[in-house]
Amino acid sequence: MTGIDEVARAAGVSTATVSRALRGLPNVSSRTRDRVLATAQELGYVASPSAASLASGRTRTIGLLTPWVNRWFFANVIDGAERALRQLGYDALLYTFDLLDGEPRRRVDPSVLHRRVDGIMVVGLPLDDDEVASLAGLGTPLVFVGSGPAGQVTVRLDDDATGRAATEHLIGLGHRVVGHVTGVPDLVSSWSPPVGREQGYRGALADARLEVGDQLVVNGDFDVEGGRASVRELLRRRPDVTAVFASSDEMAMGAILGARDLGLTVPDDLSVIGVDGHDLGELVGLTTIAQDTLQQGMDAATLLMDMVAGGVAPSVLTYPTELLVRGSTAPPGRASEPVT
Amino acid sequence: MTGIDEVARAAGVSTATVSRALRGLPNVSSRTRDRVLATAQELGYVASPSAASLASGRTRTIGLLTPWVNRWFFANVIDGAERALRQLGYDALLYTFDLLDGEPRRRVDPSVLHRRVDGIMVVGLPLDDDEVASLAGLGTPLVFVGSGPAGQVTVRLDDDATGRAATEHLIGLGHRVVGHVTGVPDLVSSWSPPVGREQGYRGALADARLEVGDQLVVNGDFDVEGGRASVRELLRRRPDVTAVFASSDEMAMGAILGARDLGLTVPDDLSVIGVDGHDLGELVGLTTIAQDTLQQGMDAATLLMDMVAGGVAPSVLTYPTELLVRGSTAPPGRASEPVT
DNA sequence: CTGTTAGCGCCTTCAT
DNA sequence: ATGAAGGCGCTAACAG
Repeated sequence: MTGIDEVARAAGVSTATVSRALRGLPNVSSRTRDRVLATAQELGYVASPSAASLASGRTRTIGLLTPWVNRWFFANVIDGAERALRQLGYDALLYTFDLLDGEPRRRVDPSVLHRRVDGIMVVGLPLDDDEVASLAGLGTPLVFVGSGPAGQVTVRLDDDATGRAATEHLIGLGHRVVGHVTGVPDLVSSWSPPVGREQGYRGALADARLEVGDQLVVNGDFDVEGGRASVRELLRRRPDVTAVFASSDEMAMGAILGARDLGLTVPDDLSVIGVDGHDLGELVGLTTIAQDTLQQGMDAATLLMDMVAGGVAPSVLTYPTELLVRGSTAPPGRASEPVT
Repeated sequence: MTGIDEVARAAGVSTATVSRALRGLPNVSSRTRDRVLATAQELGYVASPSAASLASGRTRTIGLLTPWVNRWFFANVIDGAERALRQLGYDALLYTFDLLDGEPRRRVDPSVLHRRVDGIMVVGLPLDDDEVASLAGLGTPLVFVGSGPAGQVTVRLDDDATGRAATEHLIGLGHRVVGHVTGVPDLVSSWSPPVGREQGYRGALADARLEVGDQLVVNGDFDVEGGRASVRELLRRRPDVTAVFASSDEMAMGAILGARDLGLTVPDDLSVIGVDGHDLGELVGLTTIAQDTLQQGMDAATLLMDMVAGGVAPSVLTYPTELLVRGSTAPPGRASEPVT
């Protein structure tokens, strides 16, 4: 393999000059630079990343920590992030931490990131205080997407407002008994999106002087099957529920399937609203609170690279959402008509 | 930062021994190993990946090349791959190559992988011969998922059989004019999955002595919107089409949306079948040819790591598929009844 | 603007 | 089973 010294010899300069020329640093005459670039090209020289990292202490790599890549929100944020990173020549290292209901997930071990990345992006992964502290202790710039602990740079929605908006939409339609399908109940972290959305849900109900209770809240594991099962459970507990607010579109679509399983019609028998703006939501006319996940990924990555370069990032970047009314929500129908 | 020499000093051994002990190599007495492990732990020592890579020439990192991470097939394969990799302590570096209709995609530049990864996994990315050659020229083990060029290790479906099965299902139901929604038309590569599936489609039609023609084939860009638009185009060209085979479930679901846009009912006016087994297919009762993408990702990663370790991989691993009949396909209905 | 010279932190022969 | 020592290939001061 051609090394920097061969290029140096061929171009008749020192390795230092080759290094400078190739990285576009100043203090190289343009004639020299051109010659170096040409010979490097000719020899097919490509610098060894390990050697460069070892010598410089920088890796031009960002660590992406996320529970899953095959869920809509996560896949889109990661896609956006990867694009922004690529644009500035950064690589993305992927680390998933399967979040399963019941058993505790694999904990984040900061040592694997140690000296391996210049920055860390945590996407939708609720971490406990120790994990956050250990990541922060790495001394590496850190950005959270989806939600993050207080004091950390975070790109997110206003989850409380999102939960409120969704719930108020249902209340406005006339619903009085509104159920909620939340995401994975994370016992260690108090700042995951579903937590904020549930707060908003409860707040909206309380403001409207409607019933709020644990009985009306079920876990949907943040996926389709979970949402499906949750509606069954919800209606078992409370057959008088006429509307459901799900914390993600995937769960909302699952809820629609679950309603169908029970022979219920959406929205006549049950209104369903989700959060995300999933591409397939229109398939079932899903009413939702839409967000721009791709943009969040790109912005978070850009922020992170700024921080790596020594910039100071705003601590919280809150994204707008938009209520997208389609056909899955409507005023309570015949099924809930008071028996006269 | 603690280096290997500090651990060596603290444990009273040489750095060579520390290195051996920490990596579980033989020729270290268990007493010494324990002591080294303990002191390393105590000092919070973690080896520098760049230094290790530079010295050893191995990175314990795999490059994942894919067009997108936010499409069902790709996200699932990547999720599976990442799990398998992590299990053996490998990291996954993500590289996306946005495949857009019309403009040529960014070409794969092997130099960015140079000395950066121990293995390369190409997921659903059709490459031209030069790209394949340059990747292979890296001397790094290479695995293709979804489809790959002849002579390369590939994990895939039998696309021809898949296209055939889907088309025969429609023919068996009595359809005589069957349209096809294919994926991105890649002009440079002859071996992408949609190509094989289209062949199977044409073969099945030919065998049944039914019309086969370019007029019946439209491109759906492999996404929901593309599928949606394609059905409009297809029916504009041929209003007598009664069934559509789409090369992916996302396009098939788009096709269902497109049919609805035109006021058509599925399956009464138009039967639709896809390929994948998408989680949300049930939402619209999508009939499909299902495949296990997660497993393909895991197996491909495992294969690749075997190859990195010097093993020899079987050249093609063909996965089974399963016809999943739901409600989106049915015998041709009233709309196509011959006018009497 | 360019060259010299130390490292960066670990792995890996080769001895012992 | 362990140690000594020479790289791995590049970057970054420091001179000049």
